[in-house]
Amino acid sequence: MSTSSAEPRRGAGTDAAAVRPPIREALVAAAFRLFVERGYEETTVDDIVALAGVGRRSFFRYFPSKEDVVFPDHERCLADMKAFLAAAPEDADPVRRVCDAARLVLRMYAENPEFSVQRYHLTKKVPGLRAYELSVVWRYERALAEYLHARLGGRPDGILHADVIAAAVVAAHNNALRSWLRSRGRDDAGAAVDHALGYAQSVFGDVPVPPRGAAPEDVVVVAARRGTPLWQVVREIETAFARD
Amino acid sequence: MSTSSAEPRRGAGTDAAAVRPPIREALVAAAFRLFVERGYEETTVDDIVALAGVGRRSFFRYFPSKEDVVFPDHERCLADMKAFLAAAPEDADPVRRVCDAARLVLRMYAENPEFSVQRYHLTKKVPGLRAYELSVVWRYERALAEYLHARLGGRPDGILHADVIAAAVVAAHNNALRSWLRSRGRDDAGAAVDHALGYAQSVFGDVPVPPRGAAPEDVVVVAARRGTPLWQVVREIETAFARD
DNA sequence: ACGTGGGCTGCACTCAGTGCCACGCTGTCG
DNA sequence: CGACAGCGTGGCACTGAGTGCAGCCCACGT
Repeated sequence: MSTSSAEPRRGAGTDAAAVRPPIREALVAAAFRLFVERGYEETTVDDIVALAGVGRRSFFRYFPSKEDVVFPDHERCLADMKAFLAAAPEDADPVRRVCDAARLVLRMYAENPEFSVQRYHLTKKVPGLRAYELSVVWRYERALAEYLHARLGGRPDGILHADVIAAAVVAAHNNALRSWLRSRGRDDAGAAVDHALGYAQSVFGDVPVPPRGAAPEDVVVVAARRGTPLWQVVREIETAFARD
Repeated sequence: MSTSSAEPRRGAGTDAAAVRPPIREALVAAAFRLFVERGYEETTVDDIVALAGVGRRSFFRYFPSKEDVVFPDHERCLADMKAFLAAAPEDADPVRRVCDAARLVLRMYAENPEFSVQRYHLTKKVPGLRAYELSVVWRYERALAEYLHARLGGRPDGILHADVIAAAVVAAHNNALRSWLRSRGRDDAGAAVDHALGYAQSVFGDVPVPPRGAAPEDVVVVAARRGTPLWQVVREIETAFARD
């Protein structure tokens, strides 16, 4: 078939070294049009390549599976995250660092709000895509956990703490991300994720004291009746320790 | 083929109401033998049904996909967990409750140590199985989170906290479970998971004070220099509040 | 003008998963 | 005792994802 001419066979890039082949973008665009129009499982790879005007074999050259076309930029983002963590200064607060690393993911989503929202609704409906997304999220979480292993490995239960912190940070991030996606990209994504990660950081992180002006010798005293729920006590501590 | 007679066609259960069809167990056993011998991807469903001596169509009647045969009892365990959470008394500490719910999963693994260890090595090698396992774990986590939603939904950021706590509990549990699996089932699984969940509980949970004998009017005082890492302060609090 | 190499295509094949129907067994009712 | 209904099973054919292979076209270098 390949009815229309459609994209005259990748023209002459001549000198242009740049430009990743537009064929990849064409596949993503065609796939998404069909997925939202008639559903993921109702769309075959043949449908996609027909609309994109390329051969079936080329699809699998660019995407190892049909699912991968739905998450075209996660590989790059994961690499960015690993690089960001590897570039962390030695004395950085590890929990803050992994929170900042998580923000990279949010930024990727925020770069294409419409695209992200469409994909969100797709993954919500299709179990196979949900599973794929989970494995992607898992790789992010592993990257954070491995970084924390290296920093906390010395402490007793360092690995356990690293795993738990990574999971909590990812959960907090995803909570904010999901609520932003549910708002169809209208809410302030940055504020929501800051709030959520702030919670995770307050639970696990070394509080960033002393603040600039305070004397580090100041002493904070907390008194609590036995029987007070721990979270309530902890909240008091956090307030007392928080920068003014 | 169906060479040998092999299991005389589900005999006469006559009055026996019990006994789930042995055909299911035969499929699981055959599948695992082949998976361990020659690998998951190198084993076809036809190989499995040939070894089990049943028709190919029956495989998919018992397991919706080839991956499901690797996790034959997770559905039941998930149902158990939901029932356990639904049966929680109103005044139970929610964090302790979800920790106890997580222990149900460990118990399931511990029921068949050799089987669990074999499966662990399988899922470690095969990406497809890893993705499947992640989606299973995700459903456990959702069950915990939904329970916590109902209990913490009232508090500010209740949903966020619920998501983070559920993720942390699951991560702590999985950390202990993995280390037990790596020990090939030799370590004390219960102790490891108690320790890991104790950490999660200490971070998020209401400490179970007052203990039986102590007067609830007792007062605990904590003093810390500004600049002390929060986790260190929290550890002191935990120690002070812990039952004697 | 000719050879070469890389990317694209088409083809054929394997295998997972599904719908359909026929068979045999069991228990039941006339 | 024989007909019948229900159900679990097996066999068959089909769709669609994913892969290996061989040919082809086009750009480029010589």
